[in-house]
Amino acid sequence: MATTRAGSGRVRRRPTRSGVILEPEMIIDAALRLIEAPGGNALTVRRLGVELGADPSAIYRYFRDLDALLIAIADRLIGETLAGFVPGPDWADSLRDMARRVHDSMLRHPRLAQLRAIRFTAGPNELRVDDIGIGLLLSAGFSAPDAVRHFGDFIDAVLALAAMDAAELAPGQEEADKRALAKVYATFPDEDYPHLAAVRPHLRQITASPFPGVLDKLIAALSEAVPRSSH
Amino acid sequence: MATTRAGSGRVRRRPTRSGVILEPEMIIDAALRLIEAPGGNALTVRRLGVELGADPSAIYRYFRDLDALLIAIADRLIGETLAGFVPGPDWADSLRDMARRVHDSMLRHPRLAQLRAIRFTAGPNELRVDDIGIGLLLSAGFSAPDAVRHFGDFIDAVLALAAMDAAELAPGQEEADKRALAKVYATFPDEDYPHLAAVRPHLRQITASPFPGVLDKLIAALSEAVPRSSH
DNA sequence: TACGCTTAGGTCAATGCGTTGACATAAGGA
DNA sequence: TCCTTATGTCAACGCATTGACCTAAGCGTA
Repeated sequence: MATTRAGSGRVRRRPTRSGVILEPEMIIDAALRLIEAPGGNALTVRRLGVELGADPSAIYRYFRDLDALLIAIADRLIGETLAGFVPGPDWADSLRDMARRVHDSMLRHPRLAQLRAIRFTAGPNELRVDDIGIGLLLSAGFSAPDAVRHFGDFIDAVLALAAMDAAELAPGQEEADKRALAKVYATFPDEDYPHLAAVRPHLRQITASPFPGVLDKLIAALSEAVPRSSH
Repeated sequence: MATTRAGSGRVRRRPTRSGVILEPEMIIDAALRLIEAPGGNALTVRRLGVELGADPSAIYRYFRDLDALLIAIADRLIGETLAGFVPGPDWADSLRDMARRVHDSMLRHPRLAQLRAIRFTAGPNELRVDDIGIGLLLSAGFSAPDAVRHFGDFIDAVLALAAMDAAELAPGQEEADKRALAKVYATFPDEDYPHLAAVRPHLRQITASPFPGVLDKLIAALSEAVPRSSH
């Protein structure tokens, strides 16, 4: 794995002060246990050390830094996301379905979402997503280069918006922000913002997630862009 | 300002150990100086304390935390972004132009980009952007609720993708990631990923920014969604 | 079996980080 | 003059990360 420091022939294991023999999989398991513990976001390197019965710094023998560990966890979760997904006969519906699964899985683990949007995990499951998506666009009638380009745009937008939605869930400050926003939208002076004033009663809906609307727009644009000869 | 801890009637100023009288604007100035210093991302609360000639914790009398300070800085930069922008006769072109300005300004300050995508700054310039954008969609012929909804989708997608692009600039690990990606795309087994194999020669272009492509798709979708009676 | 070498990997101590609670003190109103 | 309190300062917390150290695991050789 690219996320471990040493090569694949790891042999020279030494027991921890408390007698445990560390393994990368053990660390991921323990980290997931902490992440999913009640009270949320209980994962810190130091706590992970306690959970494993090892010095916190031992973790750095297996993962370059905390990000690398989180990416390894994300890689495992991508697989779970894809389990049970079978593309249907309609490419647009299937693409939409896959996007929703990715979005939902990221919202289940907000802390990982940020990383997954930004860093390439280089895991086999990441490739599976790309393979399915590009296959769908090819079946729609796009040429090879267009399928690659359009799917790249599509999946990046999905990941970026999912990360955005996930970030809103994280620290608990969401409510304060939403109230501040509602207040500003209720009190701005009409003369400074004439267009906003014209739509004032509709502004409260702006707090809704942009994900469904953007997904619709992207798929609509892709449907329009399908080469005529394939209709 | 919502970002300061005390009310607007701040009066009881006390000189710092080194004789300086702190002001919110001073702190923002000093922070920008550090952010834009060579070597990048030199902003830390402790260094800011040194720069100001004050104890680092004094900053927390003016901003709830580092995020709040960064948001205040972002608010100032939004204004600079908008300076010189005048909507043209074509709503779609104007929207595209505004989106590009926002995107570019975020890339100039990657550290701020993340926050700006996620947190509402509640500043007057944020409202200016919304006012202009919704005005453009109204002029295109959208109803009030549709203009609000569509613009919300649009601006959130722009911010999310800009944050994504900005994140790629930040830590310097971009190159390693890109090479890892290129390698994976060059070496995956054909039989496991048949669709990817079919487009293999085109995969290298997937490292390009998704922003222009998504922007095109969003504007295309909006153009299609304009009510017929307005054509 | 025994010896010695290399080195993976566990541990320790220290760095700088954001943040907070306790404390001190001066500004300014009464 | 006194009292309230805004705000600067200090010490401390837990955080991620790193470099130095140490020790035993596993190898080659005899």
